Amino acid sequence: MLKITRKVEYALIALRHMQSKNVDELTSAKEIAYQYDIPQQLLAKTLQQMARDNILEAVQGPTGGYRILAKLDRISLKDFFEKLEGPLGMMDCYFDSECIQISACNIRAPIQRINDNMRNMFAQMTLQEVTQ
Amino acid sequence: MLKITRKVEYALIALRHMQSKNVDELTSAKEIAYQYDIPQQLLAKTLQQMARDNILEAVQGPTGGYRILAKLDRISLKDFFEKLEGPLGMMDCYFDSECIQISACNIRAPIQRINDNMRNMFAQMTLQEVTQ
DNA sequence: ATATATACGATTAAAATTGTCGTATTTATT
DNA sequence: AATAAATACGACAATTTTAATCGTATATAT
Repeated sequence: MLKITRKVEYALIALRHMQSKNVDELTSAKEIAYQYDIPQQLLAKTLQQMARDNILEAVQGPTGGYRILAKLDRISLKDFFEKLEGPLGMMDCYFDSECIQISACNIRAPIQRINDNMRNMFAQMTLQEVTQ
Repeated sequence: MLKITRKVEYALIALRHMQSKNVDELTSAKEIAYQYDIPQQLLAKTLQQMARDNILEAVQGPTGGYRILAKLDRISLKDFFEKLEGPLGMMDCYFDSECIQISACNIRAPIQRINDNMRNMFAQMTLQEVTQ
């Protein structure tokens, strides 16, 4: 439990890889997939998603690829996680819930407190700190 | 991602339920399962595990059940999670890893920093705070 | 004796995650 | 213009993890 997904893992690997290059240099999904032994198609999808989220810029055609678009020191880890994986809740009922038992549930408030702490922690770390 | 498991959820519900009673009063798995609509056998296993971990005391036979044994203000959430679910790592490689790519991995150190932060956060919260 | 509770390994079911396939589009190069 | 190499993306399949159930044993109050 409390695991991050491969998608997030691959995204971080890719960002870190790109950060070691010149800012305008392009990196293909193939290059990263090969170097870190990641399924290429899956990585590509993740990069495409980051491009939709304006974290990366995508360039099509041969010699195309991706480069970092956003200021990574202005994106919190919380925002990054939520862009890729949706709302960050240790239990589903943190956000919405069709939990029928919700009126009987005796731990909703405590869990929300824990979750707030966690979200707060990730809100205070930037992507830059992680990938630099 | 970053979800807690049902087992932990059920354990917290049970603890909170027991805390609303007199300290030496026994609660059966059946009572909790019924009241919160939890699969009884699954809950029972969780309670049994907590008994093995000396968080609860179990009493067998009819009129048996469980009561809280440990001082909940002396058990951190981190220890509690790890008792129930094992080592707390956002990625498997935090603890051990047969990850072949580990030498090429460029995010191991950053992930470990994030994970240390998370473990630290849970180390500073007690079970008492959550279930009181 | 019986009924009701805990104890627990083995198995099955369900859900979530991870990975693949197929096809379309873009564009540099020849 | 044709080709090749890259991104784009929905649909599907495989795998893994989580959740739940089953079956049986043991303890003990009545």
